[in-house]
Amino acid sequence: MNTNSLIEEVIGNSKSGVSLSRKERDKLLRKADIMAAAERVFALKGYHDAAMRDIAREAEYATGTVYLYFKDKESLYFSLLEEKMRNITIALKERTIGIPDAEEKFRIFVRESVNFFERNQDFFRIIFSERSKGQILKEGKMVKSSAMLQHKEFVEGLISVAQKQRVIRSDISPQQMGDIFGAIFMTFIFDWVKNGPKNTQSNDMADLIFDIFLSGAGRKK
Amino acid sequence: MNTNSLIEEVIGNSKSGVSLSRKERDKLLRKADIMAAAERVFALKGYHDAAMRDIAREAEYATGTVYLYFKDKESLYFSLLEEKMRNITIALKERTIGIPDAEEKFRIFVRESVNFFERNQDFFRIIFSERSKGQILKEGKMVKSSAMLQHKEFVEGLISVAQKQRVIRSDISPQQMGDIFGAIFMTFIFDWVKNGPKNTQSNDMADLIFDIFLSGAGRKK
Amino acid sequence: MNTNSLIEEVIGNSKSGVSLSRKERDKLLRKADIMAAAERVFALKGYHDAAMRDIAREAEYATGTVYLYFKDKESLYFSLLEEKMRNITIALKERTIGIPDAEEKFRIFVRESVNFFERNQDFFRIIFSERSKGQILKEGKMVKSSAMLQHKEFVEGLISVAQKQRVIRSDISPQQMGDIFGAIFMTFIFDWVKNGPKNTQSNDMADLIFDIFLSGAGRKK
Amino acid sequence: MNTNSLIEEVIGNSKSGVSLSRKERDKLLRKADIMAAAERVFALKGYHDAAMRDIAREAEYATGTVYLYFKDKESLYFSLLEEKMRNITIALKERTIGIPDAEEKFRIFVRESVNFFERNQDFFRIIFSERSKGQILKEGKMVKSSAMLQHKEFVEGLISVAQKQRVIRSDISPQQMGDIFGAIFMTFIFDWVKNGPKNTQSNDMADLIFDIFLSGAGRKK
DNA sequence: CATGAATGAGTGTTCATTCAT
DNA sequence: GATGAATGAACACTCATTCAT
Repeated sequence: MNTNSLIEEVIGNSKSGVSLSRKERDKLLRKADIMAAAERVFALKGYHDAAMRDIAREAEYATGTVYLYFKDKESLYFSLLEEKMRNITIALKERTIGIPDAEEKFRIFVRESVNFFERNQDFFRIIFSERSKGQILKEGKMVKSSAMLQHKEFVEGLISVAQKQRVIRSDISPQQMGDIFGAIFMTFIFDWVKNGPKNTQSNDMADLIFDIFLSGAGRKK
Repeated sequence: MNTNSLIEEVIGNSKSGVSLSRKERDKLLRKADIMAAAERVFALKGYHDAAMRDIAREAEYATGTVYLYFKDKESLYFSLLEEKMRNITIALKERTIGIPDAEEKFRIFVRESVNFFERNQDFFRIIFSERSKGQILKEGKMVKSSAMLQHKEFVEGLISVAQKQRVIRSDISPQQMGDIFGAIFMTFIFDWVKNGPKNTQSNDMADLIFDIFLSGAGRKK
Repeated sequence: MNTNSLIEEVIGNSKSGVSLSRKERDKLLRKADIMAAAERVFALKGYHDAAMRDIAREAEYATGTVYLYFKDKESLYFSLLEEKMRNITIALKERTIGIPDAEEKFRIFVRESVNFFERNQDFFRIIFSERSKGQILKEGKMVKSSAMLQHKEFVEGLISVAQKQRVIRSDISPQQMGDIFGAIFMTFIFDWVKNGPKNTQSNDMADLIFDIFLSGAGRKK
Repeated sequence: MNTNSLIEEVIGNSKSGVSLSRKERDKLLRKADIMAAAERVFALKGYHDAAMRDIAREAEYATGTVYLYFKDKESLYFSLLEEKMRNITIALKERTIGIPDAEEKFRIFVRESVNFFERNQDFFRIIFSERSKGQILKEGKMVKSSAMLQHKEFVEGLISVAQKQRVIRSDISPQQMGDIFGAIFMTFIFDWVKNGPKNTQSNDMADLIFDIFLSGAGRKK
């Protein structure tokens, strides 16, 4: 299940049995519109050079309208990151739940991650172009993104289990291991975003990332 | 040899036998002053929040003076990156030249890289805080940094040789291998910049980076 | 009789024998609601900082609804002043009618004025906080308030009679005399609004105002 | 001595023996230019409707230039009031110093006040059109104008002495007496600003204000 | 050459007003 | 009639860049 969670709420979530009034539904849809526009504009120009006016225009709304849905620019940006990260984490959890073998679980995790990124290039352009590393923006207002943190925790959990199962070396903390994996992963994604997909399948790329992460660049003897 | 290459030019480069007029020397010195100031200010505030006035003041010049040496803000920023990358590459080449064994050569390369970063934290704060990835800034003006390219080529050369000597696997291009190494390397540096040095020696950190890169995160069997 | 004259109209004015349709009655009631809300909000924030949305919300209507009853913000503000001034003048006339002695009449007038202000602090907070001096707002649209004028005329009438009865000096026009009285009066009211009531009765304050106006600040010999 | 104190500083103050550098002189002159322009624009439009652009244009500067001399709109406005009030108070003190008889002193004070206002109509239009009563603007930043306070103290001092010399009645505090005088005074000034000067001399008007204040509106018996 | 005052385009944000529902 | 989402003009303020001195 990978659909945008806002949209999902809008369509009506059968699990919760809750259905929103037309008004609330419209409001969420409009919010989603604006976030989608913001995603494109931020991806193209970066946070600083993206003017609220640009975003509004891209969303085909007037400037002021954006402020009906987001307190300010920062909050729009932040919501965007939150929303996307939440979706990623939820999707990844769903796909990896119930797999007992740590190595297999991790392999699936990598595949699904690649999968997700395949469909969210703009978002990753944003991630690449800003300083954001789970925390963003002006000193004072800097807030840890809870979705970012949850994603981090999820990955570190996977690694931790893999360490216990002796799949991953234990001389490095799960946190740092997570960062290393993220860095390798991003390298491939970045290459892919820039140069277009190689002629490999996305699963092949995932498996390569997995292999590099686990076995390193050294020649196997 | 780690001295600033601008300064070096100023003092007079015995190899080239060229010596500069006083005027030219002064000009280069002033340029270096400004770049040093810019490095500090960019590191502290990031590209967008660093005002040209701040930089000028930090350099103890008037605002306009900066524009005598750099066309605009972007060009100052770019020159800074260039300059630093040039220094890194030169230093690394000097330290690794003449080592025949690819593995040993690469190990030294990693150690010296860590070394360099230890002494140039400000520069890496800049690298981390901006979108820069060997290419920077506004669409139209985006220029490949030649120093960045040279550094890239140097690293890829090292890798290429290592691949030929069967130290590094060959199923991935030197380019991508270089990126992967860079990503792992940066992960450690980033951690170090943010959380301060661990109680390990910088050579130990270098060796760990080297090990992770070559052998991966997987538990050695 | 101090009731709001709008309400009065609504309830039906027995004198005129006219009774309004339900619709008209409702309309006037709603208008009165909004004006009451506006009075509170303007008093609290001042003209410029009071947003139409604030007023609408205070009145428990939607923003747009306010515009069904008032052309624009200015007109709402203006109507408010008009309405209040009309009430004041009507009340004062009722209280002073039929008193032949000019001095006595004026004394009652002052007492009733103080009385009125005691019950309409919000209104006077508005008067004090804005430029309004019987004329308000943007150049082009500046309109003489007819209620303001009527109040003025009423006061000037009182003064004129007092001048004829040789209670008030005649070397100054009733108009300017009225302004002087108003200024002294407002000084006391302003003090009262800002610092809270002194421990004097409102009639005592009225008598002091009256005394100062008539006899001046000079020590009586 | 009634010249603008900024200008005065610029010309060089013989008393202090201090002379400013050309730069400092220019800076003060420009500041004075902007304040003069602001005075005109504020007088015409009031604080809220006067845009910084308008003021800049009136001063024949670019928008940003104004911000070189004043931190923000509020500060420009405030400086203006301060400056003017300081000048008034200084001038009045100079003119009334050394007069022992309280009544005579007060009479001179009134005359000089009228005099000053004759030459500063714009300033008084500002005073009339804004809420300012010695304190201005947004809650948080509201600052007591020290010049306003000094003027107040000066007037209250005059009154206090007059009370001791039994020229002014003592049943009302000097503070409130000062307000009453101010109100009467302003009434005449306001009339004069609006309707133009009567055919009386300004000294005659001053004497009338003085008389009304001391003897009241009542007919002398 | 060096200066730093001046510029003015550009930004985020607000809010009176409109109008489709 | 009532609504409140949408509008977009307008504002205060910043800052890279220029240029007269």
